[in-house]
Amino acid sequence: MPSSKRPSTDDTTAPAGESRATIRDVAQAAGVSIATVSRVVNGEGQVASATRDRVLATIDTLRYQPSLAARNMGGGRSKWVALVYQNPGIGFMHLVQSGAVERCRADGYMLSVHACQYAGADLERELLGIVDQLQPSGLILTPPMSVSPQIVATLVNRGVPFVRLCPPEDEHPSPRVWFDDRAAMEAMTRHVLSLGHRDIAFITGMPDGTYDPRRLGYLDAVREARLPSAERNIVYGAFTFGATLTVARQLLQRKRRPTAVLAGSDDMAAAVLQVANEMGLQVPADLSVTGFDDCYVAEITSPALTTVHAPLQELGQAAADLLIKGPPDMQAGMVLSRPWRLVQRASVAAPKAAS
Amino acid sequence: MPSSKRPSTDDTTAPAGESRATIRDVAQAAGVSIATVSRVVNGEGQVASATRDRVLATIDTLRYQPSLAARNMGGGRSKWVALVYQNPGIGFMHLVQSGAVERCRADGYMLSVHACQYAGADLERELLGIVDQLQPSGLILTPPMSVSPQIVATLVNRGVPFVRLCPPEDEHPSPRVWFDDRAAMEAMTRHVLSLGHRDIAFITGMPDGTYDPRRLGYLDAVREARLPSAERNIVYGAFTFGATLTVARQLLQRKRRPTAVLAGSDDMAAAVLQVANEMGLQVPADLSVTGFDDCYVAEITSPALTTVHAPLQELGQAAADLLIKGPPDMQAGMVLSRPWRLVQRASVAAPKAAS
DNA sequence: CAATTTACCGAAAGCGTTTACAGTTTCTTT
DNA sequence: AAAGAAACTGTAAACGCTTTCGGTAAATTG
Repeated sequence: MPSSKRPSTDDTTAPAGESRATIRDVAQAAGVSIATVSRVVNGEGQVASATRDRVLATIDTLRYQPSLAARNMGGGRSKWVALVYQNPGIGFMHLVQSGAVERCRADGYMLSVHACQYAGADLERELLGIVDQLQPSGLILTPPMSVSPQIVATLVNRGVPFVRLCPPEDEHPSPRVWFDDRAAMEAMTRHVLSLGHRDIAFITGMPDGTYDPRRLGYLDAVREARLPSAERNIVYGAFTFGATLTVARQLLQRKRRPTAVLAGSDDMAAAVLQVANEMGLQVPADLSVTGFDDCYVAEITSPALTTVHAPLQELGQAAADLLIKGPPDMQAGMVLSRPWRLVQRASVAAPKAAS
Repeated sequence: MPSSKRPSTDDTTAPAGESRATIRDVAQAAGVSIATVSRVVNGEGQVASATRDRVLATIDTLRYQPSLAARNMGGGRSKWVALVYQNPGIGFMHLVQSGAVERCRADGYMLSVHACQYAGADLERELLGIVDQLQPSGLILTPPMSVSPQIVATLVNRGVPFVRLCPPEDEHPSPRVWFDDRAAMEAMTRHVLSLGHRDIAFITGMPDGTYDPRRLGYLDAVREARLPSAERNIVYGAFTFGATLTVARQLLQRKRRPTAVLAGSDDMAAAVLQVANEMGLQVPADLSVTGFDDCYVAEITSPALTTVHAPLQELGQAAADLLIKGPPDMQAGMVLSRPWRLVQRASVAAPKAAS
């Protein structure tokens, strides 16, 4: 056998399962050209069914798997979806991530996750670095990255497809997936009201003044019920367990302690539970507590949290789906919403002495 | 302007920040060859400092980022580390993952995470699929994937570098990172003993009979203390919150209820706490509970868990480090251990009536 | 100052795919 | 039965990098 230009195909005596089979190996073994193999693999172009079967069989015996790297070179975007995040709750992120990987798997895409560290202009630079290196099919932006108009602008400018997860309802027409957390929070508040609570506090992670749909939902319900001092019962912290510990302590030590606390996330609710426990308060007998998101945390607290089930996994899936399918007009304001629902566990009950 | 073979470099009038700069763009702009640019980027080979500076400056102005895909084609393994897992605790996984990404970032590597689904032979096939497609620098195997001898054998056979996280101390000489959980569990048990507890139960996720260092550590301490019925106080469940709920209920309803429960993981401990809460038991007054791992779960329970701080983040880092640095003899039994420590929170106290 | 080493740099050959293009059959159509 | 269309398949050129090899200029040596 004359040594051709392709030494890799010469090893017809390759020790079983030694090195990767390439498209050339398959082509040679099946007696076709690499173009045909490529067509079979990608299911594009016309291939006679006999040929197709033969190639398929060869692929199977050789255990051929096309190289992602090589595949991604041909100009276009690669079969990657990048999930970028900064400091979201772990439970939150986990759900989004698992939804996204699931969707990616289905189409042979890969999901690469990026914990971004910088802020401001450096963040944008970091994102562009990811984009340029990876050339992904698109980016999934989770809060708080999904809210930044600068980032959106930069990405649009660069022509990078992206999907924002639960962004504020703003002006910019870019694809986003979300759920109606304002309505959810309103429903939760109503639920607690219906049990007889009148002293209901709301702890949010958003700073005062910023757009905060959950706070709005809370206010919607509370105002309709004509409760006084609705505003005074709002406590501002951050979306973390630690920060909430502090504000929860202050809240529960007020002379007139609320009978129910609605938290902006499950992590925050867990902090409220811990403080209540510290203070010897029984939940839900002495205090009702609700969470938001229904992540892992909501199940493992004592007692388990009544919370809003946010369709995070579905949103992760939907976001990846948009990126993979590459809808007609990606840059336009494609919006996708998924339903939430209330899930009742053990952290809520009627107040001891209904006023 | 004559159309050369490289249309991409022709657009000297490129609308600002439009398309990616390639190595050729940099080479042209800096007046050097692409080989030199490559050398500068990779810090290898000899480059005159003047040239280096010029190239670096050009890279900066052009915002050049080498394409990962192209980079990974040159024969060798790609700058990816793959983290594979099956169904570990979320908190556990999160720590490992964040340690690994951190280490990867430092060297410009990327981390791709893979939630494997299959079992048995299909799992191996799935892993090989990942390997062949991605050609990663290596795999990080977390439990329970890190325990399978088959998987190890397959990977070794294929010559794929991998690091196992917390595998059992078995025969096979492959690189692994771990911490001494047996000693940690022993220390925790001693701690609880020292508080006066004599009725100490241990809940493990491992089935009876399998190698379980934590159980061994528990037994070490308990036997030394000459407590009777040590074996009878071991409860076998699974490493999940849900499964533990069931066994914890049984355990806490025994006529002679233990005064302390040592759980094999934080999630399991959270389940014990929830059951205790259901039953109206005060922790730690009526019952002491300990966790293991010190993931975020341990902080957010009520009360927060006294637990073993497992150096998971460091292990993730170390695993990635081994893969990136590619130590001399990767396949040999390189072993790396990191210290654990006890962290005391509020879930443990002396028993009410010390016997 | 000639000879030899060393430092630096460029040309070019891959790496494993996709894809535009062209070539060869086979099938229709008249 | 010839011409044109359609179906199928192969050739070769990218894609953006790394790396080997060889060549030139500068530094070292005797």
